[in-house]
Amino acid sequence: MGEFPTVTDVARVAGVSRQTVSNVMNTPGIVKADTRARVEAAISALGYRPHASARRLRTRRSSTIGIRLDPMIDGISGSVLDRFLHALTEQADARGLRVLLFTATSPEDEISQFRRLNDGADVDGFVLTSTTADDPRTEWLLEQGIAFVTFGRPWRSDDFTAPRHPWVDVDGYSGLHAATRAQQDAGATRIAYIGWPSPSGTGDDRRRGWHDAMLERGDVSAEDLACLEVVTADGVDQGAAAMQQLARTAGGIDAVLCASDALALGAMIANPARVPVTGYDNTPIAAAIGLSSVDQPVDEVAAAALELLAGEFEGKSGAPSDPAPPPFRMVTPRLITRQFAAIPRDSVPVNALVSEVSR
Amino acid sequence: MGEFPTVTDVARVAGVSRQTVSNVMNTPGIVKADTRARVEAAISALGYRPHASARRLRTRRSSTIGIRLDPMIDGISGSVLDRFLHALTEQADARGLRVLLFTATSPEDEISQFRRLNDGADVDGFVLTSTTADDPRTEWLLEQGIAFVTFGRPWRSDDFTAPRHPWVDVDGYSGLHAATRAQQDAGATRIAYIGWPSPSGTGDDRRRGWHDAMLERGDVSAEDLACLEVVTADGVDQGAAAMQQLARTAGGIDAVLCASDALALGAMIANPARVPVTGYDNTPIAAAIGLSSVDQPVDEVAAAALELLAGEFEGKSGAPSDPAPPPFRMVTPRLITRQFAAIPRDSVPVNALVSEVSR
DNA sequence: CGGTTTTATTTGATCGATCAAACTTTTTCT
DNA sequence: AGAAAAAGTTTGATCGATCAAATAAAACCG
Repeated sequence: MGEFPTVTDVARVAGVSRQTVSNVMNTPGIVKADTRARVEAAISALGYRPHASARRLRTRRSSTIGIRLDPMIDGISGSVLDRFLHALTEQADARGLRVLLFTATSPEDEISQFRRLNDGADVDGFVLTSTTADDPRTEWLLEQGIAFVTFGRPWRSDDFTAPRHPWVDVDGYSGLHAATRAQQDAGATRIAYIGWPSPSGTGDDRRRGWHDAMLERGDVSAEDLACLEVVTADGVDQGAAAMQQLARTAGGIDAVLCASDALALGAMIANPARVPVTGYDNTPIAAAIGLSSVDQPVDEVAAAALELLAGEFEGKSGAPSDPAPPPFRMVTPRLITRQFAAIPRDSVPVNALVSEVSR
Repeated sequence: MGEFPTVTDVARVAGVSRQTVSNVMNTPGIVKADTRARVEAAISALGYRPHASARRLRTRRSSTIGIRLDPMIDGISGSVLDRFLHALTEQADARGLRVLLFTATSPEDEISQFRRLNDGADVDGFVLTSTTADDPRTEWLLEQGIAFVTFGRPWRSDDFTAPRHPWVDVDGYSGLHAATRAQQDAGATRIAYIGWPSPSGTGDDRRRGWHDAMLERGDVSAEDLACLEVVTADGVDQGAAAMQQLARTAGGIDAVLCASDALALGAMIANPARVPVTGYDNTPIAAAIGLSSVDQPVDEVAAAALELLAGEFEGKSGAPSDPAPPPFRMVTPRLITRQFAAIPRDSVPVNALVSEVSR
């Protein structure tokens, strides 16, 4: 009575066999209409729910994807991954997939988690974040033939056109290109960039966006351009220090673009001249302070990741000959322009302080 | 060859029976030492991993807990739940548990997700966040006898001493009491409070902490105390508006305490007098701006939640007579004191801007 | 040493669903 | 109408592990 009904119970009530009940749930098309109606009535009458583990045991499918929850980087930029996780969970839900979390302390540890979750049939595939060049994790997953997608392109040039695994990424190049154009269109010519030391896949990509946009316009010479760039580690303090360095060495500056919101926040703090500052990631802090920022559309990324992952599932279960190369998807970010709303010298009407200009 | 080994394979290699292999994994104590060694050798030789779904089917245990990922509230305060999720996943991992995410658009939707995950044997129990008084979710879970813990106490007085379900919460009262004391010890007497409209379980709790600390010290009369309080919805803009209201109506103020970091950030923006502001939740934004804040120790909360949930598993599987009331745990928050580091009028050495004074 | 208890190991059944193949009924076509 | 094809339904086997009960081996004891 208190126990859960099974297919057999439903079959008995509906006056059919187990398999017909199974067919109603999985391949309704091959069941005669009135039989199906009878079975469906029995299902809802009994409140029947299929036992997920039993199904997984038989089908060797879990309808679950695994994702590592990173150990909280700095809390500011880290929120992008949190937003991505939110989006991924929602999109997964819409596709009937579930998201299983795990943690790991190192790439090796993560690989052993991959093995555990895969061998235990806990997950069908993985979503990887924060990939690096020659990532040991992607190598291992490829060897094992385990389905996965990365949020982050493979950072080796030869992988770009014919990647060895599916990936989704945000086009940081065009994000910064657009941000630069926006400032130029507003009349700025001397636009500085605060970025990360090379080699950094994402960092170099963003820097090139700024760099090319500057060269294309030709407002400043190539030598001047070098003076407008500061390289530093990520962080609020570093951003402030970089801004001070720019003030000393670069002379007049019309605008500053940063590789992250953390840097941008720092730059804004050390910014008595109120030069417009643009960050990257559109974190809550940027919205709160009124900082322009390049927004990564995590919903699109999540949707694309799941789509590619679903394609992987097909491929793995299908014929061994798989001539089509893994697909990839480049997502274009959006520039969120806000009024520069630093904390004012004097009290000012609040509505004017924090306002989003375009979206 | 390419297939996964099963217990039967291990048994064959080790020259024992299936069940002995199972015993080595689940109840190693009852297997003779040398037999166990032989089995363990075979396990690692074959790289055997138990099939999680098969085990779950038989044992009716999933070693997985479900938690709803809320649809991203405002991005500032929401990060507390993200931090909690991080902590929960790590602690769960240490206990051999996994965390399964799901989303829901309403309490009813969430209940149907509960049913789906529970009936499908996907999870053993749930962790609930953002509970309210007479929460329909807790009622339903209690009815069904499904194991769960809430992060958030039951907000009804009669539930407090003998709660109907286990819970963990952070003692917002003492958090604000301590924050008030800290300002008083620094010489402040007129300390304002910006909070949320009543009834709000967490909000009222925090407010009382400030209120009592003020009355205990007796620096201001009860009438004056009312003038020092502003009630508003959560948000940066609202915080700024509240601060301006205080400036108009409350006269001189020595310090401001807020029910959230979002309010505190707003208060700081509309704060030309540089009155010390204290927030709640110790979000990244507070750390970045240099805002004092009450920190919720999410690690402790997560550990306690899992401990109580484990106790629930015991209870459910054991005898039907369960006279002990569900346990609960109140966690004390920490006050993080920072130098007030608003964006300065003029450029100032950066290191002096963002510094954490105590921890 | 024989009998009893304790300890160690094995066998058969089972969890709940789906697959593969057999079987029955209906439809199609000459 | 009768044979062949298609559609609908049922039966037996299976996924991989654990439980319950049966058996075998070892330890205890007067």
